[in-house]
Amino acid sequence: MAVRTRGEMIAETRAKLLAAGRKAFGEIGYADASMDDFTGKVGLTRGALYHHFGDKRGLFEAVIAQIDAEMTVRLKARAAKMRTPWEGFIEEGIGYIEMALEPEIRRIVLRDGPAVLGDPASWPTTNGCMTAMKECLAELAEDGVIRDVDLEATARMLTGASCYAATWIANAEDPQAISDRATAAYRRLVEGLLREPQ
Amino acid sequence: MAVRTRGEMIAETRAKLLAAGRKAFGEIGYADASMDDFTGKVGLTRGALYHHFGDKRGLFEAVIAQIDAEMTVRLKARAAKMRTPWEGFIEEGIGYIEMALEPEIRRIVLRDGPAVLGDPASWPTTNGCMTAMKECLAELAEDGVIRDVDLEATARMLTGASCYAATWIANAEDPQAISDRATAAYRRLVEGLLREPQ
DNA sequence: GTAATATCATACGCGACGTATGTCAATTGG
DNA sequence: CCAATTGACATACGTCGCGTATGATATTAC
Repeated sequence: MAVRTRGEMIAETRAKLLAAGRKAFGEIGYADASMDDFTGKVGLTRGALYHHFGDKRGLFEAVIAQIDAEMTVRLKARAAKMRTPWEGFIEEGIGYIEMALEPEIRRIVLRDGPAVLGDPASWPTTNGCMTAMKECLAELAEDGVIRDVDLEATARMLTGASCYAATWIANAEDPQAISDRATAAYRRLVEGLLREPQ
Repeated sequence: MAVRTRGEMIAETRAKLLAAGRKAFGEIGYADASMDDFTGKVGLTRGALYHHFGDKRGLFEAVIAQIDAEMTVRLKARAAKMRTPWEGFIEEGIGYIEMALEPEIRRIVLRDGPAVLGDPASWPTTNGCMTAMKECLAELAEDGVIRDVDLEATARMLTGASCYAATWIANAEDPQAISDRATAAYRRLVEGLLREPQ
């Protein structure tokens, strides 16, 4: 069996705590997640958690950073597959809406996140998804595809629109049908930004 | 001194609890508000709270309903002052953004509300503000002012956009400047819905 | 006038959090 | 090679907040 160095053991402990917290936060929510409970499930105690993350909120921040990074990667990958920057932009917004359908993302990032950490735009991770959208808009503005708009303001509002659309979908009886409506409406909404109305 | 009937006393107790809860929720947030604390400040105990509202969450719902009703009245009043339905619609959206600048509304309705009660659209109050926006859109659609869009989906997304814009403003160093940018960008965004681009 | 009910207050138990302290292994320095 | 120190956790304890069960008081009903 491999000799495990000290550094590896520590990294493993951190990873275990992160995974356990993420699971608990995603399944029963931040407020109801007991630290004694989910640390115990991976053979640890609150002592390890306080040592590595300071407190419950610190662990939550780390979980959010992890999820946010994953989301950014996925969005970029989706957008890169499209032919034009404009289509890539649309795809990113729709991708955001669809990802928000996943219970873990909805619960942790969209629901509890703002309540526990405050404004998403000022999270330690700087919310990769929102900055990605802003960069996308900047490129479109440079190429003259969209009208002259306030990039940051527009990116923030579109992110908000996506979130609310996602919440709507997630609470619907027929999520797929609502998802179709939401993405279509989103497309219509952002098409209003185009310089040349198609 | 007026003889206070029993019914009046009860109503007064309810109102006291509602006001105390609203104040505490608005100032320190739902999670950190101690029921023993804020009920004591109006000369009552948790016993009264459990009797009238069931539990902490029940009181929170009542507080949200109260604030939401106030917001709806204010928005309607603002919109009614404008000349055209379209201007009224714009005014409602901007009004929503501006109201979200008030700490109490941001904290209770926008931040803790979704975390505690879930999807705003399915709150007991049915979120007066969102339905107001939907009605506004319906009228504009009938008059042919805006393009053919999904009313509900659009209303939800615009509400989300307003919320995120408001959060942005509220966390800025110069809220007034950001407010100007946000409202301008909002105007640009919804102008994309117009049938005739101006 | 008495029974019943509504309106609250009080007492209690439970769970969760945060801190303070302890323990053990690993590293460092001579 | 051995002591001293540091880091990585576990354990114990105090505190606080919630929910429930119980009790007291006043009003209403009959």
